Amino acid sequence: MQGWEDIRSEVLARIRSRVWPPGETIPTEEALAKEFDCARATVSRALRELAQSGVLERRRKAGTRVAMLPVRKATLDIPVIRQEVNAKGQTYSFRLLAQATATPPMAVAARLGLAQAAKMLHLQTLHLSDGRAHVLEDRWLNPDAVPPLPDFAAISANEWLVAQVAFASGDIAFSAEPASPAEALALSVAPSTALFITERCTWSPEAPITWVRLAHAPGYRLQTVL
Amino acid sequence: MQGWEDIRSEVLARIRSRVWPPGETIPTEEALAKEFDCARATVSRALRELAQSGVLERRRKAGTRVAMLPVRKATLDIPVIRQEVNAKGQTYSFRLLAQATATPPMAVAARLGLAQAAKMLHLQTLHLSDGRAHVLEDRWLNPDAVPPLPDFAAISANEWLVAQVAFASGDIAFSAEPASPAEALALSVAPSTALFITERCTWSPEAPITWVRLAHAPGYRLQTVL
DNA sequence: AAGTGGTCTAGACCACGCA
DNA sequence: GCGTGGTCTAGACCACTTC
Repeated sequence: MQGWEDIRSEVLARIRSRVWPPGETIPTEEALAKEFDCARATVSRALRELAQSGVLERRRKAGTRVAMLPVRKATLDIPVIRQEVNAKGQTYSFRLLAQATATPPMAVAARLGLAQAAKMLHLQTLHLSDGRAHVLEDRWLNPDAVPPLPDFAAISANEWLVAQVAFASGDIAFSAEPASPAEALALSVAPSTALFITERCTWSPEAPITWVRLAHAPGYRLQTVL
Repeated sequence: MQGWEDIRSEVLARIRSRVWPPGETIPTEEALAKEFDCARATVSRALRELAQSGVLERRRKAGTRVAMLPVRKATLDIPVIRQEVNAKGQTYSFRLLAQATATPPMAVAARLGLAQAAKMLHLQTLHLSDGRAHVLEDRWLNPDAVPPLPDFAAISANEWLVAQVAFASGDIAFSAEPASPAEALALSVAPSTALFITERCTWSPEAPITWVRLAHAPGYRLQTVL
């Protein structure tokens, strides 16, 4: 017969063909279950997925409507850098450029919600792909929030943290910025070159863990399917 | 008692606290249902959501494992530009800079899978936020794939298409590029300024619809919560 | 072959939010 | 109040994949 994916497709087809135009209230789960001759839970599953991807808006009592101005939701995969390089069939390596304990810049401390005077571990790591500069990582790490630190010349902070502090919450932002003189030097590009920047904050339930800024070498593209 | 969200939290807590470390196989749905004293479907829902967010890997017969190198999945909202500006409490406006029928550049035709000789509609639109340049939109539109065209000086192509070709599939990519002379002029920035670029292709089931490149004014950040 | 997740069912109760 | 979606249940069968 049909599964919830078929029902999702059928509903989507009716939306695309304007049988159910934007803003319109579609039939209730019960009515659709009757039409498709299946259990309500099956319809529910299909409609839930469509709502999650922004196609439908659902409210109790009000019913289910086709979204007026659909906010497209794109899902991005954010892999560990080593994986990302390997996925392209290239060889990954990295170099620890600097490691020091210091007080972070005001902006970093503020973002993490730490007292500015707090000492943090500052790491700079260059990630290479087939021996060429790929990403420059600038990281501030709260040493109180994580287990005893390893030798960051042997395992990249990027990868170690993922394993240690798995699945913590946080936020992430993407932007474009001109390469600072230091970044230009590390990445072997001209100063002020347009760089793709990933900036990320991570908290454990108890304390801020880390702030990291990744400056990607020119040509980097973050891509996904809608 | 407890719902699937509580079970999700509990499982996540066990993962974070390393009761179930990365790579470990966790108990079966049936076993967990017994432990939590609920139906298997409830456990299933909780584990499905965790798998969807990359925390768990599930395979029939093999069972459910904690992901070794969790690929973080971030969900981005991609609103219509007018909405995006309004959400910041600013006033949206736009200016149609150019409109012409022409043959697209080879790169665009190739990406859309069209013969290079095909004529397409070329639109350049400047989107403004509180009267200041915000995004420069460069769009190629397949006129055969959409209903009769409106006056793009009255409604922006960005918004018209969302309503007309709702929920089509496509892909999207983000990058950083230096402003071309034309872009610099339109956005009132110095040439070679680092710009955040969004590039997007859209297809309907039958035909390619549109290719669009958005060049965002400096300071733009694409942000989300993990 | 057998174990595990994936899905479906028929029914029930609950929570929310319009009227 | 009462209609709608949100969830849970107990059971069943199926699909995949490893053993």
